[in-house]
Formats: sequence, C-alpha cells, structure tokens
Amino acid sequence: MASDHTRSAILAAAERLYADRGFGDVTLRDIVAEANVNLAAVNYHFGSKDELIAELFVTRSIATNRERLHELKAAEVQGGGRAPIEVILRALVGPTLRGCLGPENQRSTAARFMIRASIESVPPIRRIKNREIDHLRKFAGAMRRSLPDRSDVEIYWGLNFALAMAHHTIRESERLTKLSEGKCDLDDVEDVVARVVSVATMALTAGKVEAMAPARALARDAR
Amino acid sequence: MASDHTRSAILAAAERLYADRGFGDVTLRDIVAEANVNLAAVNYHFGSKDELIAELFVTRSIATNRERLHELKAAEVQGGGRAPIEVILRALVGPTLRGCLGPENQRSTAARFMIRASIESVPPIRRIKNREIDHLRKFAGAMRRSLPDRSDVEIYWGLNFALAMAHHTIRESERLTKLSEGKCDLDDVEDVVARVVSVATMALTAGKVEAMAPARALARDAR
DNA sequence: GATAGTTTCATACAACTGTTTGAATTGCAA
DNA sequence: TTGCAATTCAAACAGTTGTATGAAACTATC
Repeated sequence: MASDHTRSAILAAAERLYADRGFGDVTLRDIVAEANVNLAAVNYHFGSKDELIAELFVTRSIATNRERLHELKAAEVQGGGRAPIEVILRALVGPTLRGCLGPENQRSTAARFMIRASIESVPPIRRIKNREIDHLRKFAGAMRRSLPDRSDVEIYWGLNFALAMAHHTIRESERLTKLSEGKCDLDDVEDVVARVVSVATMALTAGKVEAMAPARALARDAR
Repeated sequence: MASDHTRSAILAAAERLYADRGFGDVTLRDIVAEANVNLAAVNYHFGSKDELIAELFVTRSIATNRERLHELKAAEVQGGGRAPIEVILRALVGPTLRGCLGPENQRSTAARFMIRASIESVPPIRRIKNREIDHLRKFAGAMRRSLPDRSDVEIYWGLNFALAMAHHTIRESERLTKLSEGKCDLDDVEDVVARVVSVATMALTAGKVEAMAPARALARDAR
C-alpha cells in the first residue's frame, strides 16, 4: 500500500484532463504524463482504463447522491415525514446545479468532470448510471408522500422533467448563454435552481394533464 | 457520377449501424462490410469519416428543422402573425418527439440515429449543433410575438426548458420506463408531447419567478 | 542486513484505427 | 474500337491505442 501517492496522482490528473478535454481526446499516455507517473501504473493500480474512469465517476456520484439525500432527509425530518415538494425538488436538483454551474473560473474540477460525464456518455459511466435508479426511487417516494393526491405517473413525470431541466441546462449552458446573448445569467446559480424548482413544482401541482386537452385540440386544428 | 449506388449504400449502412451500436463502436470497416463496398470508397466519396457522419446528421437535421418551421409558419399565418404559445411549443418539440419515441419496432432508423447523435456527442455533430442557434432564434421570435408581455429572459428560459424536457425524455426514455415500472407510457407519443407542451406553457405563462420567492425562503429554512 | 512483498520502470506487443496508394476495372463518348 | 475519366479494389501505411512483461528499485519485517 505504501504511499498511495501514485494512485491519487493518477486520479487527480485523469479527472483534470477529462474535465478539460473530454474522454475521447485523453489517452492513458496523456494521463501518466500529467501525473508524472509510469504508463504501467494505471493498469497496476486500477486494472484498466475503464475501471479508472468508473472509479472517478463512482466517487463523484456518491458524493452528489449523499448530498442530495442529506438535504432530503433533513427536510422530511423537519416536516414530520412530509417535506414540501419545493424542498424535495431543491434537494434533487440543487447539488448538481450548484456543482456544475456558477462562474467558470471557480467551477471545481470535480464539477467540470461531471459535466463531461453527462455530455460524453462513455460505456463505463453508462453502466454505473443505470444503477442510479434506486437512488431516484427514494426521491419518488418522498414526492409521493408530499403529494398524496397525485398518481404515480404524475410523480414520475414530474421527477423526469425536473431532472431534464437541470441536466439540460448544465449540458447546454453555453448555448443558452449564446442564444440569449447573455441575458440568461447562468452564473446566478440560485436563480437557476429557483427557476427549475418553480417549473417542476407547477408541473406537479397544477391541474392534471387531461385538463389540458383544449391545448391539444387547438394544436391539432392548427395543422 | 455514374450510379451513386455505392454512396447511398454507405450512407444507409452507416446510419443503421450508428443507430444500433453508437458512434464509438462502429468503424469504417464495419460500415463497408455492411454496405458490401470497398474500404476506400468512404474516403473517395466523403473525404473522411467525420464528413460522412456530418453529412448524415446534416441531412436529418434539416429534415427535422424544416418540419418544425413548417408547423410554426402554418400556425402563425393562421393566427395573423401571432400563434398561440402551445402551438409554437408543439411545433418546436413535436417533430423530434414523434420521430424518436413511439413503439420501438416502428421507430425509423433515422430517428434512432438522431437519438444516438443526441446521446453520444461526437465532434463533427457538435460542430453542426452549434450552428443551430439561428434556427432556435426563429422560435424565440415567434414566442415573443405570442407573449408580448414576457421579457426576453423568460422567453429564453421557457424555450430552454421545453427543449430540456423533450430531449431528456428521449435520451432517458429507457430509464424513465424502468423507474416507473412501465407506468409512464413512452409509446403514447402524443401524450408525451402534450405533457411537455403543457409544462412549458405553464413555465411561460405563470407568475414570474420572483413571485416564487416564498418557496426559495422555505428551502433556505429547511437546510 | 538479508528477505519477501510491493511498487515502479522501460520496453515491447498486438490490435485496431482512418487514410493513402496505385493498379485494375468499369462506363461512356468520340 | 479507342480513349479517357470516374470508380472500385486489394494492399499497405502510419499512427495510436490499451495492455502485458520481466527486470529493477524500493520498503518494511524479521
């Protein structure tokens, strides 16, 4: 076990390079050069390139998930088992948004890495993401408790849309800035969180979709 | 020019393989094998692998964009220059959703290819996507005309969230199905379109975000 | 201070990649 | 038919990739 210095140097270098240049453009040789380490060290310490990526992603994922669940649990305890839906949604999307948005120069390497992981979906990461469902189920449960009159379908759609707005905004933050000519301020993270939470709350608490049928008919007519 | 047979055989085979297995796993040799064509034919007809991918993506993109603009224009003409916001949003997200969702076995190769293009963001495609902003600007304009009392910032956020819900639902359709244990029916495309349009409409027409401050304060207290 | 186990290192390997080459073939016009 | 351009083809090229090897260096234990 010795010093572990090599191991952590590889992890740090890999995360930095992946964050900066993406998975496709970074080779093991780039990583070991950045880490001032021998090429064979990667396979010695991690087994393979994919396992290195997986370890990076898993580490960051559990950190985010822990943060999410911590916020959720605190809210539910305070609310006697039923947290307000806004607070649940905030616990769901807040940590990720706060980590990945904000002024570019103070965005952490970890956050930039997670953005890459969300943009360039590489096999080892995809495998891990598929196991994230149990984690989401906990939020679905909390949402159901918060909105007992809503059907499961509505809960899941609300959850889906909340994640959609958060992740898409992160992924396409550059494009939104360009499109809006800077009018949408993505550095004001708490504003973004508030917007996402607000819309998701409306999606979950407004009249059921079936009540929106008029809009549907209207659109059909317009064709 | 001769027969063009080789050229279109390559395009068809490439689209099919990319749709099925993703960009990362398909080599030129796979493509020429599938197309029963010589390896050098790709570089002869397209110049490079990236240009082949770009041509595929551009073709499909203009098709979708044309469809979107056709719906939009029709609605604006009928409304005398101002289309209802629901119809605009439907024109924005409808074509993509209809192409990429629905029963798996009847999803076209083209649609499956576009899903891949949205999941695995490969360099040539990313370059093209960045030029899609002008296209989105047309929708922003229509939305502004439809909702003259809304600020630009609100319009752009609404546009962003509408695209977010549509694209994320496509990208993560498998996960949503699994998470909801099939309760969310992604094969009912028109239902999905209606949900997305309905939430986006609420986002654009409901009270301003600032009015949501209570929710924000609430969340702060809960921490 | 010898030994056993861990870690580092230079180097080679084997496979795969997109691309190029130059000759063979085809199709069409004169 | 002849000639010429467009197309196809087999083969090789040049580069890169992740991984494996076996010797060397180190570290801690007895």
